[in-house]
Amino acid sequence: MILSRSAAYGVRAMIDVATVADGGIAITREVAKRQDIPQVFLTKIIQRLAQAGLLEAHRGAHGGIRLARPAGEITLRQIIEVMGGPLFMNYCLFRPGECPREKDCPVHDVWLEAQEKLLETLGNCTLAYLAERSKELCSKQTNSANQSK
Amino acid sequence: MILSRSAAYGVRAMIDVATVADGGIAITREVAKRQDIPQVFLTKIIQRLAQAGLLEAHRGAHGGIRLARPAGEITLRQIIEVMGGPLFMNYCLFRPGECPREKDCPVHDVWLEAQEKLLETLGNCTLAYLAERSKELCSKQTNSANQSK
DNA sequence: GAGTAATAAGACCTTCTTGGTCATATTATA
DNA sequence: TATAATATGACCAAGAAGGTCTTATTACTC
Repeated sequence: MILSRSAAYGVRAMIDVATVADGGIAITREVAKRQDIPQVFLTKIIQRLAQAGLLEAHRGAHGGIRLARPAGEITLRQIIEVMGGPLFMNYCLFRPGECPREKDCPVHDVWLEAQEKLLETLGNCTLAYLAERSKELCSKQTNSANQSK
Repeated sequence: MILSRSAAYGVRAMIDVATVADGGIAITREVAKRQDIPQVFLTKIIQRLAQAGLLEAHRGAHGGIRLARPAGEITLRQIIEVMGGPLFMNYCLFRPGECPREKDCPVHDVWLEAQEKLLETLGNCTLAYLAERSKELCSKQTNSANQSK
């Protein structure tokens, strides 16, 4: 699996906050419940996202978490990067210069191309888009549920 | 890192065989030496590639390994698949149906898109291309070495 | 047939990462 | 001061990754 669980959880949590709180504050416990993420584990993930400047955490009564930036300025790539990737195809791209055959390696450019496409796809996808899409999907589901009554 | 060492080693070994042996037989020990792969470990990798039908292994004196198919019919994707991937972005794509929110998940399609692009890039790259490129790079290097004399 | 050069196969081992829990501290509000 | 929330760090179990070692097996050559 390319994504770790932490990364997938992190993405889900961020989308949840963006969708439900809509700029306001969400409560970790409720995010965990909605997204089926072990609660204590989620707090770890939130800490990382907060330290990286993607979330703001507020302690105390009526505390919680909120996006630290507008949803349109947060991309999947950023979230996954914060959660420890991996966003490198191979060691030679992670630590350029360490591989002695870098210059005359016939696959090097293929790894690079694959990696860049991946980063592009993830970098073009913002939380705002995902939250919007989430709402669409949700309303669609509600509609079809109503229709089937 | 997306690629495991085994996968990267496997790719390097296959390119080596395709480039050096050119349809003939190569010797594991020499492949290991040229590619800086721990020899005993390489035999493991070769076993997997052989079981998967990408390599033929011949025992006994004058034995060795050769491509089991024309280099033009072997892709990076196949090699990496054999070596244990990973070629799935997320669990939901690895085991479709297991994620309860699959239908109304806003990121699902993004993971799918990223994965398909990756597979396409790797699936379009054949060993024949890589071997050709390897020879080009090698001759270029030799030329520049000669020029600098 | 003996010797030898090669791969096959499987047990094993060490280290690191992942996913996760637990206990305790800190902070802010009412 | 009680309480509702996050912060932090220690801890742990399981699995995978990377690699070694030993012992077959096979096939060629003399």
